[in-house]
Amino acid sequence: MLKYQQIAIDIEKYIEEHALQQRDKLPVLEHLMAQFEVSKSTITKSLDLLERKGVVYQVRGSGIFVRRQSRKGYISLLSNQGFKKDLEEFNVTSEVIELTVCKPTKEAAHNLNIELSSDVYYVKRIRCVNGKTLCLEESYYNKAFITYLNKEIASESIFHYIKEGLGLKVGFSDIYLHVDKLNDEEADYLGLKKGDPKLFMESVFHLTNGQPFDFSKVTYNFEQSQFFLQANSHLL
Amino acid sequence: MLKYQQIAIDIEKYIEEHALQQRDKLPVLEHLMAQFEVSKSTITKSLDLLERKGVVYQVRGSGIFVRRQSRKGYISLLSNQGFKKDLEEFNVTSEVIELTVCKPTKEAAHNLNIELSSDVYYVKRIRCVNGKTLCLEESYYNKAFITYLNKEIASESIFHYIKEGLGLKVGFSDIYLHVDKLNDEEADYLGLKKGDPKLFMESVFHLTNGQPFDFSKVTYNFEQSQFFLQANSHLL
DNA sequence: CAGTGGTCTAGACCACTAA
DNA sequence: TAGTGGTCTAGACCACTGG
Repeated sequence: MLKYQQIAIDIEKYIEEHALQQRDKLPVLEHLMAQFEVSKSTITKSLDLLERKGVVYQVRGSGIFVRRQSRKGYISLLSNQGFKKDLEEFNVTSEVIELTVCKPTKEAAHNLNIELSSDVYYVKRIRCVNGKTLCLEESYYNKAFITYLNKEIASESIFHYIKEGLGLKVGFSDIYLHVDKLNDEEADYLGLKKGDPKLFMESVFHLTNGQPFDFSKVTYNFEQSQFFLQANSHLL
Repeated sequence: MLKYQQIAIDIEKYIEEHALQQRDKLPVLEHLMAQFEVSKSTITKSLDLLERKGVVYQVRGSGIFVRRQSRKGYISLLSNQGFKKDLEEFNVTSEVIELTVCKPTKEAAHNLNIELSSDVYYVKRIRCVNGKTLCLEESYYNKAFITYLNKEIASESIFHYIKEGLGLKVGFSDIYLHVDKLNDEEADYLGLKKGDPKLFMESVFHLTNGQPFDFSKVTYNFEQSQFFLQANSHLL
């Protein structure tokens, strides 16, 4: 574990354990340097990381302050690892409807940057939270990277398997979303009515080396899903 | 302008002008250090910034590569400055329905961290793109910070006025969203039907010093709006 | 103007990738 | 194993906030 990551974890834990509230002040940089016995840049890197995570904000000439996001049960749009972590206090389950090795659609091939003749795993799942259907998910995994997959794995966390089981490193993702009306099939799977609202999300996940390995299309049940996001203009 | 910001702009411009594509390789760090005559940390800071913006990705032991987001007409969920910038190739206009000084609702007071007896500017607008209604927006601005506002300003970019006219510095924002059905009033404003889908977004914008100054509730026209987001796990 | 965070440097050393 | 990006340091100097 790198120093600046460990320090970030320690500081976040400190905030948590002392139940610090929005706008509470943290010790000054010099104090933190001494406390963790590291240079200024290392502490700064930890704090920048926490700032991006939405845990603190820094004000030049003033101090470092706590930023606490309040609402529970919201899915983070940035976590980039599926939503299992956001909803960990809830009971998330998956029902695998289909799992096959096949050729990608034109759309999937384009997003995965592969030939139409390549092999992909196609996975169709329904994901539930506390017994209620959260979303319908169709995913295409590049078989060159995701060399093996089965129903048992897919009924748990595929991302956990990719990272721990296959030892792959997940890097960045592109996410596109819009709102539309459910068609017959989607409504049926989600237990809603045709024409009801849906949030439709397309994601392309890449490994750290830039190779796309997963193209997913997810239809969310509007009654069960809510999302949050923390943005910070000066970090972009 | 800070060195690392200027360098980031220069590199992004270089990518743009040379029409570099996804996965194209940029010069190595040492080369960039020499070219811009700065230290390694400064170049690194520029590249980290571009990585967060989704412009490049860095692979240890391999190189720095271009990441180009493709789809046009999508609103960035991270830009945090209204969507004028994302849609700048389009004609964005605003129609002010209401603009008054009043007391905040309980909800607005809570989100703005002010008393119920404080004054706020309440602004209700319809925003259009190329003549089509994009969204209905209700905003509460803390009058202690946004000391003056009028219909003329509100029919242009309020954020531009806040930054340039009032000289305030916009920091971070919390964004919450979910999907629902339009009610009568919303449908009427957006030119849709009651029961049609909507994306509903609540945002709290803060100044760099952590003070919330704007609480907004926005209802998007599902036929006119689409969004994107670029996430990066190792940056959080 | 004292206190506090931000930028920048030069350089040592580490960790990963690809040939 | 050469090439390349990442971490970390110690310290100088800058820029902003708030009493």
